[in-house]
Amino acid sequence: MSAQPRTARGTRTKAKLLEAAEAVFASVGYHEASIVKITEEAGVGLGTFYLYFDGKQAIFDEVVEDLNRRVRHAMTDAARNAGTRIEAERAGFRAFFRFTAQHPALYRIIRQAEFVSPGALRLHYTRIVDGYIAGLKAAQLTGEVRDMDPTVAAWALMGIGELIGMRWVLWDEEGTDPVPGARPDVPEDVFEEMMQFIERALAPTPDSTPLQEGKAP
Amino acid sequence: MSAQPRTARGTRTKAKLLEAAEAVFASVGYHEASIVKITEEAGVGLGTFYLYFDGKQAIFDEVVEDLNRRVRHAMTDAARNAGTRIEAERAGFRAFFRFTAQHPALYRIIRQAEFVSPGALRLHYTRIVDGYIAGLKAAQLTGEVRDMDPTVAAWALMGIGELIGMRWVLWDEEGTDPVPGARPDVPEDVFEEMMQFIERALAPTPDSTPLQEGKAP
Amino acid sequence: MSAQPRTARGTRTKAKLLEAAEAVFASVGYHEASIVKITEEAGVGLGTFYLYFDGKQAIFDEVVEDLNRRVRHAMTDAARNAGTRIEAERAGFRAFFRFTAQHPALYRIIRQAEFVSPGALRLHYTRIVDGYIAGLKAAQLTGEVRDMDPTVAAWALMGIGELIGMRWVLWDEEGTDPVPGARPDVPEDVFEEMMQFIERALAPTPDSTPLQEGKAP
Amino acid sequence: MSAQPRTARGTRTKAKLLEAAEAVFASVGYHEASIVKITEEAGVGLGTFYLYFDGKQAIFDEVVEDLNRRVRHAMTDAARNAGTRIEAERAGFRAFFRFTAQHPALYRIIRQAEFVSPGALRLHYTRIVDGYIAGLKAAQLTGEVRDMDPTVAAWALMGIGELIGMRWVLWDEEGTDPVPGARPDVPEDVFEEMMQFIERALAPTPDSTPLQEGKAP
DNA sequence: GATGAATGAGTGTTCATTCAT
DNA sequence: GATGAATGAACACTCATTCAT
Repeated sequence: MSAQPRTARGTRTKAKLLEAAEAVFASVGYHEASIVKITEEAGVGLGTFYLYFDGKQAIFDEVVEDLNRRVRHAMTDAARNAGTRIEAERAGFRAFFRFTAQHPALYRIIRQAEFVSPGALRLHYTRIVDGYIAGLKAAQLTGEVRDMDPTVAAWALMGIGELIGMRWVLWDEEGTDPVPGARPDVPEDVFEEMMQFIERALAPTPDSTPLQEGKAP
Repeated sequence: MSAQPRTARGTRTKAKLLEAAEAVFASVGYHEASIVKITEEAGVGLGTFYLYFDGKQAIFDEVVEDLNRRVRHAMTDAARNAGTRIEAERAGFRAFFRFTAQHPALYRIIRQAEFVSPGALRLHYTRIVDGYIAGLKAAQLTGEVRDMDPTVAAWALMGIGELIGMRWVLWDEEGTDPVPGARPDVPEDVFEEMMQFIERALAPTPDSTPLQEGKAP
Repeated sequence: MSAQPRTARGTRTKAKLLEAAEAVFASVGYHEASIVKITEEAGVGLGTFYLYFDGKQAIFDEVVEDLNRRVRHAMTDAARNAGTRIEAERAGFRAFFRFTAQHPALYRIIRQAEFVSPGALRLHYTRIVDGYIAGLKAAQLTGEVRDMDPTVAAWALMGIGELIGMRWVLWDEEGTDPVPGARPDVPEDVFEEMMQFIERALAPTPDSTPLQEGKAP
Repeated sequence: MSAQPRTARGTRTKAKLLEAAEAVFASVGYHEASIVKITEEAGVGLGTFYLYFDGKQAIFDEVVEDLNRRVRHAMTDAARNAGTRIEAERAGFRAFFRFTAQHPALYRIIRQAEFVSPGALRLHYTRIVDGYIAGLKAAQLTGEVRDMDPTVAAWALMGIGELIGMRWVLWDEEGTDPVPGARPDVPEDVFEEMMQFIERALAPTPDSTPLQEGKAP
C-alpha cells in the first residue's frame, strides 16, 4: 500500500498529505478533489504526492482506512467503561455521533466509496458491524440481549446509527456545511428515542429465559 | 426544470434519454457517466441532449426524482392491501427490497447524490421517511405501535432497510455487479430476523393501556 | 485506424492535422512533438485532435504510412519511363534523393520509429525493398542483372541509398536544418560514383551468359 | 565532458553507471530511459548520477562514444590479420555483424541519436566511414580496388552493412527482442551474397590499368 | 427537431534536476 | 562520495458544452 517514507521528514510529509486529503475529500468530494488541491492544502509540491501514493485512489483508500480505524477506536474506547451491555451500546452510539460531528468527512467520504473503491467501502462497514456482532454475542451470553441472529441485528444497528447520524448530525439547518468541530451532536431527545427503539428491539422477552431476572420484573 | 418537449417525437426522445441516463449512472456512476455515453445508449445524437436537459446534473436530478417516485409507489402499492399495520410494514419492506434487487441503480445513484446534488438526496430520503411517519402515526392511533416519536422511528426504519438492503441485496458473492434484474432478494430468514427486530422495537408495552395514556403505567 | 471524418469539413481538418504532424515530427522529433504543438501548427483546437486520432502514436503511424506511400510513388513514377533497367534504377535513386531533399521528414521520422512503432518501421523498409526486388527480378529475366539473390541485393541498394542520402542530402554544411525544399540534391559527381558502384555490383559477368551482349563488348 | 572521478571508488561508480545506461538505453530507448532506471540498474543512489554526468544527454553521448570505440576496435582487430584487402573487408564485416548481434544496443542507440545528439550521430558514422576510406585507399594503391572516389564507396559500404545488419541480425522472427548475446549472426549465404555484391562493386576492371595485373605486385 | 465537429479548461501523472543531509 | 526527499514544468488525454448545419 504505497511507498513508506524512509526518513522522519518523509513521515511528516506523508502525514500532512493524508490529513490534507481527508479535508479535501470531505469538502469537495472525491472527483472534485484534485491532486493539486491536496498538495496545496498540505503545503507540499505536486510531485511530492507521488512519492508516497500511487495515485488518487490509493490515498483515498488510506484515508478511508484511517477514518475507519479512528471511528472504531472512538467507539470501543467509549464502550470500555460501561457497566452493562446497554450502557456500552449507548456509549458507543454517543461516541459514533460525536465522531461524526467532529469528522463529517466520515460520511461524506464513505458514501463516495461506492464507485471509487467498493472494496474499501465493504471493509469499512463490515469492520464496524463486526464490532456490533461481538458486543451482541457477549450480551447474549449474559442474557442482556435476546436470542437472535446477531449479524442481522448488527446491520440493523449500523443502519440506525447511519441514518440518524446523517439526519441530525450532518444535516444542519442551512445545508451542506463541512466545517468540522462546529457541528452539534444529536439532540438529547432524539438520542433517547433512538435508544428506546434499540433497547426494545434487543430486550429479552419478559417470560423467556429464567436465567436472567435482572431485566424482567 | 429543463425544456419540455413540444411534440410526441420529442417526448419519446426525452424518455429515451432519461432511461439511458439511469442505466449509465447505475453502471458506471455519475462521474464516469459522460453525455456521450448517455446519448449513445439512448441512440440519439450528442447535441440532442441539450435540447431537453440543461446539463448532466439536471438529468441526474430528474433520474433521482423518477427513482424516488417509483420506489415509493412500489412500497405504497404493496402496503395497500395489508390488514394490520405490521403486515403493511412487512409488505413495504418486501417491496423495497424487491425494487432494490431490480433497480440497483437506486442505491448506487442515491449515494452519489451526496456531492452531486445534495438537495435531491435530502428530498429522496425525506419523502420516503414521510411515508413511514404517516404509517407510524396511523398505527399509533390504533394502538398497534407504541407511543414514541414517529420521526425518529421512521429514520431508524429507513436506516435498517438501507443497510440490510445494501448488505443482502447489493452485495452479492462476487462483488459489485450492476446487472439489473438478475439479483436475488433478501433471504427469507434474514428478512424474518429483521422484521422481528422492528416489531419488537415498535410493539406497545405488554402491560400498557391500549389507548396509551402516557409512557409508563 | 483512427476515426474517419464523416463530413467534408472533417476531412479537411484531419488532413490539416496530418500535415502539421509531419512537419512537427520532422522538426523536433517524436518525443518533443506534443499534441499541443501539432494542433497549433494545424490551427485547430487541442480537443479536435482526438476526434480523428487515438493518440500520438496513432498519428505517427499514419504519417509514416503516408510518407512511405509518397516516396514509393515518387520512385515508381520516375522509373516508369526508363528504357533499360539501369536507367530505371538511376531514375529511382534520383527520385528518392529528390524526395529526401524535399521531405527531410522521411529520414528523421523513420529513424524515430525504431522505438516508437517498430511495426511501422519494418513495413516501411520492406515495402521499398519489395519494389527493388521486383525490379531486380525483372532485370534478371532480361539479363541486365546478373544471377544473384535479389533480396540481399535489394537490401544492399536500400542501404546505399539511405546512407548516401543521409550524408549528402541531409547533412548540409551547418548542421541539422529541417527547412524543406531549400535543400540541395546529391551532387552530380557523388551520384555518378554511386551509380558506378551499383552498376558494377549488379552487372552480369562478361563471359557468363551469352544471352546478353549489351553490357560487355 | 562530465566530472571525472577522483577516487578508485568513484571510478567504479561511474563505470557502473555507463554500463547501466547502455543497457537501459538499448532496452527501452532514450526517452523511456529515466535517470531513476539507470541508477537503479547501476545499484547506486539517484543523486549519485549527477556527480559524474551533467544530465541524460551527457551520459548518452558517452555511451555512444564508447560503443563507437568498441565497434571500431572489433572491426580493425578482425581485419588486422587478413592477407588481402578483400579478406580484410570480409573480416571487418563479419566483426561488425558479430558485434551487432552481441550489442543490439549499437543500432538501437545510434538511431535515437538523430534527435538526441546529432553531433554524436555524425561523429559515429564518420569515424567508421573514415576506417573504410583508409582501407579503400590502401587497396587502391595495391590495385586490389578500382580507381574510384573512396568516400562515396565508403558510405555505400557503410549503408550496405547497416541495412543487411538491421534486416538479418536485428530483425529476428518474433519481433523486437533486445536480449543481448542470444542473437544469431547474419546467415552464411546472405553474407556471401553481400560480399559478392561488394567485391564486384570494388573490383578493378579486367582490362583497365596494366599496373596491377592480379592481386599482388 | 436533430446532429456531430469543434473547443479548451482541467485532470492525473512523469521525471530531470536540486540540495540538505 | 553518496543519498533520496522535494520540486514543478510539462505532458497526453477527457469531456461538458456550443453552434453551424
